Amino acid sequence: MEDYGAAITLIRHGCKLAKVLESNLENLAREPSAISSCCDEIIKALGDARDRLRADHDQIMQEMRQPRNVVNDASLHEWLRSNNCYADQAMAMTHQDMSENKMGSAQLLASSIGHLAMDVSVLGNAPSSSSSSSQRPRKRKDDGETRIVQMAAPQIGNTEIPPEDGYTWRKYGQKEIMGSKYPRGYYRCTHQKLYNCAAKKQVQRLDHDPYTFEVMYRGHHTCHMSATAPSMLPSQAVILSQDMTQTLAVSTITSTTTSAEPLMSNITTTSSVPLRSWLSMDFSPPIGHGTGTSSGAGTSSAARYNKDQAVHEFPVVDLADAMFNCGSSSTSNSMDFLFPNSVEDKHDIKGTKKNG
DNA sequence: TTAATTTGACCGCT
DNA sequence: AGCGGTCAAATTAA
Repeated sequence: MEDYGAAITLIRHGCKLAKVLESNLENLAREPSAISSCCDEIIKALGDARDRLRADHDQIMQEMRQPRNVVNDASLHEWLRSNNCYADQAMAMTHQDMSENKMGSAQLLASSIGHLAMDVSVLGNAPSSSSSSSQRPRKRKDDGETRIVQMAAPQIGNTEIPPEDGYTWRKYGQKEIMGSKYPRGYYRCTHQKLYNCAAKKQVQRLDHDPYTFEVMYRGHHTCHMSATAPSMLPSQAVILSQDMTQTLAVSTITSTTTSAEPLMSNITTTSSVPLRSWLSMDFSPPIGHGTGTSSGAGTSSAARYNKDQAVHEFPVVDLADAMFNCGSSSTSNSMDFLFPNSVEDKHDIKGTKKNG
């Protein structure tokens, strides 16, 4: 842990630089080289911080692998619940998941509040036994955990398409569903082949509310491990239920989080300003509770630092990682995090162009 | 030319 | 048997 202090110093330095850059962005509009070199400085500082933290992180992970660290910490869950720390992610990770992955409390916490780590634990979805048919073996069942969210249809542009959720999806099917007015669309991660990413989603409009999409996420994104993988979180989401296939395992958590839960009870249109929170917070506690899970979710990413005393190591790792791993082939990169306006601009462009 | 979407058919599961 | 998830050829878009 001796590197931790140095890492913090480096991160503070990086944030300071970012702040300066942020405040001078308009002045430097015609000097991309200046911006570029400033970015290099920021990246270097945070990269060094990341390296130091990873060294500590590895050491901690060794300790985490002790059985006693398997999550069974009611206070942690209570904290997660009360701080809206991406409950969908945190809570979707079941006790079973965590024990199987030897995930400790602190790591769970890190994963839940890491706005980039949508699926921190890469759960090995054991492939189901393939059909004996010599034709196309089709996987069914054992899709791993599922999460259902409701997302508001885009308010501008094409409202017929499902809302942007920060990931890039490729549609592979559509089907009329019995008893439903609207067809169900089947999507898989664009990076499925490139990164063997197993994430999928099904999108369907609600019969009684065509302006709301019900989105079922299946599997985990593994593509975020790549430097070109997307990083944003689902936005405008209302958690209906999580881990439907492992309800029992997660029931202790969801009982406090999923039913009419105020923390996620509003469909919000909050813009994504994650780093703005960092930059303006100076590692001091943020104000109030966020209620939205927008792309990048500023309020929630702020909340992640609300308990810095308890979880200080891993959020910082996430932060540093965020700066380097959040590059996206389609939606955002680290500079987008630095300059949220550009993120919004991009989203507007993409949202009106295509979605999914 | 490449990538994404559409759509009919196939096939697992209940 | 039939619903729902997936495949893959055909089509469309960039």
